[in-house]
Amino acid sequence: MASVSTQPQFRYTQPPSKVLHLRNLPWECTEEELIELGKPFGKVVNTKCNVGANRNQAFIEFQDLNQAIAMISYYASSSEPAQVRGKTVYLQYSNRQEIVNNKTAADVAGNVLLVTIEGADARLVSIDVLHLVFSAFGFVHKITTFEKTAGFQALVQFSDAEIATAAKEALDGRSIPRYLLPEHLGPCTLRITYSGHSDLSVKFQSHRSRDYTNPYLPVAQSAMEGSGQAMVGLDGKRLESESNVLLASIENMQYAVTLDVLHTVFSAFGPVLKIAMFDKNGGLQALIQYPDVQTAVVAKDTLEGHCIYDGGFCKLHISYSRHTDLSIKVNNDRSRDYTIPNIPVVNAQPSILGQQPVSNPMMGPPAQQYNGARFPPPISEQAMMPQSQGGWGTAPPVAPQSMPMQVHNNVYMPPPGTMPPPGTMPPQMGPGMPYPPSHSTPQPAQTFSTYGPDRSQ
DNA sequence: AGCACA
Repeated sequence: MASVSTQPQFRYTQPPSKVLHLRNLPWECTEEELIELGKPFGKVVNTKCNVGANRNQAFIEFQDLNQAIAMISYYASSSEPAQVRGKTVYLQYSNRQEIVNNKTAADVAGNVLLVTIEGADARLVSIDVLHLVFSAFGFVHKITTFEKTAGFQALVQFSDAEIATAAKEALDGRSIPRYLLPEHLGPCTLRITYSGHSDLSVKFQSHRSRDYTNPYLPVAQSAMEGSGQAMVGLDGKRLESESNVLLASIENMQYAVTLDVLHTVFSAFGPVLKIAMFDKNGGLQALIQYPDVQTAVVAKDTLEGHCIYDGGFCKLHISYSRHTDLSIKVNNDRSRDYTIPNIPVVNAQPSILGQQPVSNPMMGPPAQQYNGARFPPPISEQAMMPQSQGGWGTAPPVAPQSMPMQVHNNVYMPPPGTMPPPGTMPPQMGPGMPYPPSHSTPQPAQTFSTYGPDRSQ
């Protein structure tokens, strides 16, 4: 047989291998389906699914070469082609002798998820928000967060791999809904794989780690301060540095919040030097300048999450601004420099100089500063009266149900079609209010609509 | 319908 090498080899022959190459498989073909297909011919010792750009190829590895030959031979002469879900699959010997499975822990389903939070403000996502997000799929046992070269990451422990898988399938590649994040944060996208861990070790309740199964776990010192937002990094440093200027955003703004109202509320903690109000993301925000950081810290810690008006109206969310001195060009109904009484005042409000003694917040603000008659409800006492013993950081023991936002679990489980896409939610529809409590059975498919960008982003 | 990973 001369010149074999010069003749083109018959295209359909491959040297035999106990590994078979399958193509034209249906979408998301499973290992079980491959095993079913190969089982009549021998023992399938390994498979690899979803191979190739279209993820419609696969490999089957038999224990013995003879078994692979038997399968190829059978279908070579069979009138019925090999099929999976009624779709013809094409078989040939693989050009490799064994399947190389690069299965890492990330591919093996487990009860602990490794979550990478992507985005410029990823590290500002609080553990409470993560807890809320993942609680939609089942009881979250523990969460740890840490910083790696991959960025800000979290390990989220569920009771079993099924729940973890449901959460992974629903959330991987999705963005945390905007309305769960402080308004000044940019988009935060979740990338999720399985972790090799099965039980996380959480020594303290802190801003970096939580054990929701053990409310009696000691609270780390680093968690005592701050408001519950992620402000403490791996090294215990504050990530959002304190400032004498606060950024307040107002949720559920059913009633007008004016400059005077803000001035009254924030003056309870010390002299307010300047206020600038502006609209952002469809809501009202304000910058409030105090003379010093300490006053701002007290005001922030006291007012965060409180409502200006009783009944859950005009809920305050407060963070530190990067500003240290506001530039107020004109005194009007949106901005005021209380330190300069003689710059133009558009609506002729009396200026209040910032030199009054610091009020004790427990006493509420000086009454004469507030013309409350113009507003439908009186300003909530809760906004004025700091609950210094409140929150989970101080009182023993730390009960999970007292953790911030725990009550909002239900936002991830809306009835079908009832959840407006992020950004379209009217401001009065705060998380948690309009929806019934969590379903006991996770329905991750329905949560898709609550997440922002498509996976392709 | 045509050979994997990173």
